[in-house]
Amino acid sequence: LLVGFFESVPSMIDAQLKSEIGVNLFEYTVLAMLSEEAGRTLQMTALAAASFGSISRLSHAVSRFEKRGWVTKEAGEGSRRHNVVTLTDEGYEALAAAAPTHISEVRRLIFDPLTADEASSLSTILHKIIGASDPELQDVLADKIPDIIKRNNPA
Amino acid sequence: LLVGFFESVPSMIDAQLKSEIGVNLFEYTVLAMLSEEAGRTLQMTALAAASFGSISRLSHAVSRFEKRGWVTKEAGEGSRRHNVVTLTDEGYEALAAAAPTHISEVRRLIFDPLTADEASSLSTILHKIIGASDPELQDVLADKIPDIIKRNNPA
DNA sequence: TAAGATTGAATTATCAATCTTC
DNA sequence: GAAGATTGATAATTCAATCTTA
Repeated sequence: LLVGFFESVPSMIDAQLKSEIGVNLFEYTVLAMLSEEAGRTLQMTALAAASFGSISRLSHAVSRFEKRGWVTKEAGEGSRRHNVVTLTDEGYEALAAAAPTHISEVRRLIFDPLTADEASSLSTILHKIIGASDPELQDVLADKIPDIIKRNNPA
Repeated sequence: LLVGFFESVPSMIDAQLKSEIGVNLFEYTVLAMLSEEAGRTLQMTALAAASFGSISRLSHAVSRFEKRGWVTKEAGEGSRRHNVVTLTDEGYEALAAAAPTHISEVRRLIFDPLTADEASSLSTILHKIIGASDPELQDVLADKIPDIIKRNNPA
């Protein structure tokens, strides 16, 4: 049952995003996290953490996005080893075009079958699980999490 | 947050299984579903549904397992187009060796951070979500689901 | 023709090694 | 040396095309 939630539901979300703008859920999340930052810019490590992926995975994904013209990559201010990624206007538009369908798909697959109480309970539960599995991440994302819950949760 | 649950938690489970017996969660599930059948045998389509994966994904995975000697594949009784997969003793032993660590890892990552009420609520919620996303699957798995819940849920 | 299943090519992910900068 | 990040090789997944049998 857990397996179903880990394998089946994400693959349906992946398929929807792929047909919409040709990205999977991880790549969509990368774009979404960038779009919420001031200047649409984030350091590689911070972006990897925000997207719940490894740095290597992110690095490959960013390379692909660069080829599409959806992001740019530069040396960060002050220190040349902290590379920062910036979402371009094209990248933002691609994200904006896909977002409504994606959000309604997530709602349909995950939240529609639940009562309001269950939806709110699910948010609490996932919050606890993620927080426990990576306490540092929880601190880093402390500001973002309420927004993410609100965005994904109709309750 | 949902993203974290879809990307981060499964990847930790994958990593644990990979270091233990060199399989990912999908492959582990395939072995586990076979092990629960009478005769340790299941048809390809049924096995794919039980493991929440595509038939193509399963077919590739089964080929890899055949090379390791963990499963065998034969034409089904009566109809030559319904191939059936059988778990070998070696495959069963590999699964049995990895199961305790895997189960405790799942418990640690997912259920330990929760109260008993939350754990039981999570089972109910996931059941609803999976059932809604694939009603046919729900019927097929109706017998298995209570066992799966019991096995993964300390509550 | 359609259901059940396989295959090969292209894409993506993972792992280990490397590179650069502090 | 260690943090931040990239690269290339290996492995797995997806997608589309194909094959076989009812």
